[in-house]
Amino acid sequence: MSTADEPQGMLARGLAILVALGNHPEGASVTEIARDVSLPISTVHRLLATEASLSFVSFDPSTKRYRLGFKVFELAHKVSSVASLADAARPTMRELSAATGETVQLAVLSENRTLFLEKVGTPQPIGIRGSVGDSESVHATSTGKVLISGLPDDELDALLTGSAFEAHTANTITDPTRLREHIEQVRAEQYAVADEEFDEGVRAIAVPVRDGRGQLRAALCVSAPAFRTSAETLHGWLTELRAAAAEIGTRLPLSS
Amino acid sequence: MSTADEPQGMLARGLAILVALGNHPEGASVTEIARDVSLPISTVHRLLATEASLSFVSFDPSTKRYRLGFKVFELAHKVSSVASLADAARPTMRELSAATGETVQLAVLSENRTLFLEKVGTPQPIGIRGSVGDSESVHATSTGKVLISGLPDDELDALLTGSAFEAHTANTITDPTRLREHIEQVRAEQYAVADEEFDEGVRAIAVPVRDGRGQLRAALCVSAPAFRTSAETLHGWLTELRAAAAEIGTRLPLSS
DNA sequence: CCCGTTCTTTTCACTAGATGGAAAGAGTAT
DNA sequence: ATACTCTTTCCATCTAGTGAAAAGAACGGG
Repeated sequence: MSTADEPQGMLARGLAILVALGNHPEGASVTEIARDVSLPISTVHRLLATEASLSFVSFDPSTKRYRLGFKVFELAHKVSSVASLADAARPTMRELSAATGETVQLAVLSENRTLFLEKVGTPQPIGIRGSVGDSESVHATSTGKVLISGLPDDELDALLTGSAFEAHTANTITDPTRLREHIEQVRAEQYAVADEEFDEGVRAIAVPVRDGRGQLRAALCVSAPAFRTSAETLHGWLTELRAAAAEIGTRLPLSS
Repeated sequence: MSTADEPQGMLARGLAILVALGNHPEGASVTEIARDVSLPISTVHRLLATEASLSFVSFDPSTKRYRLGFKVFELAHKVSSVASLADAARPTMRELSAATGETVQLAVLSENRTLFLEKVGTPQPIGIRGSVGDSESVHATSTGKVLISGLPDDELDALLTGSAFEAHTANTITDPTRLREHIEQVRAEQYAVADEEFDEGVRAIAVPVRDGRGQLRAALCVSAPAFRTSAETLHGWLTELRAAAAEIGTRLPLSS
């Protein structure tokens, strides 16, 4: 929201429409989307027609509403960086979830947010919200803190300086200076805890996943309702969590 | 590949580039993509830059290669038609897979192909290839046959007339007339079998998944290596398969 | 049944901005 | 050092995208 060098062409507009459609699970009309993306209706109409003809959006003639199309879904499973990570992690995540009885998630950094690539839920009646494909802010989540702790100093500084840190709960760390100290601690200890900092009533602990080269590739976390999860419980999972992360790491293809 | 009314604008070209990138899991250079989409390099370069700035593609400066970006992944999980189906189906599919010991898949029709939305694998050492997001031809797969059997007659005719049916194995039905008869049978019996018609050594059986209104929403199949799966075994799963499909159907939100 | 309202879809003259050949820059191999 | 290949930038040309406005479609209240 700071660098104002957004492209403006038809492609950028078309992609913006796709993103806007992402926020309308029930579909949206031309007019609604035009509002969302601040463009003339006729322009949006034409762009949607193009996208529909390529199956990037689907159009329901009876309701005159547009939704994201199958092509997007199809392409997503070819995002190789995600696929290889999630594939490598899935079995281990299942084991870890079984061992802890709680939700295990895998996340990477995307546009300064922690993006969840994979989730293994708990059979318990009360679980953790959020699903694969969601992203949450870095400063209030265990995975987010682990992920930014792996950034080079200049990028971390830029992030800490450039953003405002919204308070999601009373526990959220919003002061850049305190956050900086916190991240240094994460760097030193190689794990991060979020103690009801994003969602009231949820605690989580995360560790880095590193490939054979030691490169930080993702963060792995266990999240659980606070009422059944003390700080001790959380730290008790650390060994298993680290073992799981290591196992995933060894299975990772070394890219580039 | 018959109607030649493909759009040509910058948006269509940009989307074509995304699709092309989907076929390059290891990433591709500007030049390679330009070749793939038959466009001038400078044009492709500019479009890629736009897409990169919006995270639809990622660019590795060291290798100068482009890949599909996180945004595509993020959006995909908001393709509501897919998400609701897959969510509704997942638990039942797990049970069915456990009961049969084989791979269970859920598919819908997309651009005259059978697109797999969800897959629950087998713990057995020899499994079924193909993954979520892949699509296969309709005439040689059990799910494909079920899905096109639900088309209105005119659309089915158009499909049968308009396409050439490639022989994937010796068993593939390639003659439109025979395929038509076959589909009539599927309509009558409400299930379809693929007997090593797509992959040598793989047999599968599929049934329709219908929502509360009786609308065909997907196809559910069990696939297994032929060496451990006789025709009888396959048909033996039919009852469980139908029960599973019915269960999924009741759980489906009635869209539109 | 008609008219007002609100949405979608199409049209078209204008010109913003996309185009793509060419040249410069950056690597890499010979 | 030279040649080759690929990436990146440039810019004069003119295509093709733009968006206000009009036409069409659908709905509902009086």
